[in-house]
Amino acid sequence: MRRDLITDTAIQLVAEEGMRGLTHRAVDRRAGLPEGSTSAYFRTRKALVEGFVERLADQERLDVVPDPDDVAGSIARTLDSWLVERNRTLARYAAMLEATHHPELKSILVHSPREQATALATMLGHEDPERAGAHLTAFLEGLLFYRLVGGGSTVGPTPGTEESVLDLKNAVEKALRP
Amino acid sequence: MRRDLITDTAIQLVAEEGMRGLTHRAVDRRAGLPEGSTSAYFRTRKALVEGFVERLADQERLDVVPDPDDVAGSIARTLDSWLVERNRTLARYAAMLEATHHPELKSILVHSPREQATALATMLGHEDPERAGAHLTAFLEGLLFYRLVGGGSTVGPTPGTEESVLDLKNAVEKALRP
DNA sequence: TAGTTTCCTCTACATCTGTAGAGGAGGAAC
DNA sequence: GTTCCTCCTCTACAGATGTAGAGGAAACTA
Repeated sequence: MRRDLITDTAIQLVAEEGMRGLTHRAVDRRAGLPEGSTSAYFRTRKALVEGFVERLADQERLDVVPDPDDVAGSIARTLDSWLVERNRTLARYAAMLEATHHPELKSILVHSPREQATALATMLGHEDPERAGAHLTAFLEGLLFYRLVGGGSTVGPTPGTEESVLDLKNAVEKALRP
Repeated sequence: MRRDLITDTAIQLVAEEGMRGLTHRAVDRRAGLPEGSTSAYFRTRKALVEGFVERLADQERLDVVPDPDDVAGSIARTLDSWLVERNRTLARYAAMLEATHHPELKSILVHSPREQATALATMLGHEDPERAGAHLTAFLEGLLFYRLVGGGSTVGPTPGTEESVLDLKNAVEKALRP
């Protein structure tokens, strides 16, 4: 479908060149579409941005359900897969930053597994599951950010390798401890 | 000094409108300078970006030296102060994302208190201080990101309040535990 | 078959952006 | 006072960008 091709291309563009690289014509060229196509599907730039953010959210709805026998391991694997899907994750960060000044985007992005984290914290026997869940989420998001764009991006193990998963698992285990 | 006025204005602009809002003329207008001023000081856009990132790094060199008697508390206060200085921190995130596709920026941004974190982890009796330091950094960066642009930005306590510092302290304590 | 609708391509245009350079105001050097 | 230099303002211009609409091909309906 044309529309999806456009939003997917937009995601790539944003990941590789930042929000500044996202223009109607750039998408056309990148996707090999005739000039004007993107502009026809998304008349304004705002629409284009919302389109790509929605696409991003859709693709992520295939949620994370941790295996109860290996919670840390399954979370680690999920995180690692997000590191491997570098572009999608980078685009998501760009979108989150953008949502800072365009609150409409927030409602699209929420995906936040808040209850999931709280439930997990309860299961693990934390005293204040609400807060522990928030801290857990913060830690996981932070781990991802650190490894992808922060200090860890230059030093850490290569995403997709067993070593990377193990390093993540080690960190996640620490975070899960009540 | 003109130059600093320009870079400071650039930081504000980036925080409030994203990298896309950073143009020579926008800075001129925002700073109340005659049109062409920014372009005279920073001939190319690349120079302008590097200029504002350098300014950002300079301002942050006033580093964090945690009080040994209250490590968690002093870290929490520092984090909270970064939440309060919302614009500077947002601009830093924008710069980090930008550094993803403009590696020159990375060398300016490094600020990474890597050895500091490792030293701290050693002091606290972690087995593998190198790794523990990295995880600690990840967690702190994550906490900040989560509270500023992530899920916690809509739910968490208001930055600058005692409640906010306490919440952060609670989280930091958990992270410091060997 | 003819009519209608949908989807797409092309073209247009006002505005913004990056970048460059001409030239003036004012102080410093002589 | 004249010359020189630095700092700044103004203007110019090619190219990019956001947005709109005209019109055609293809698909569907009757």
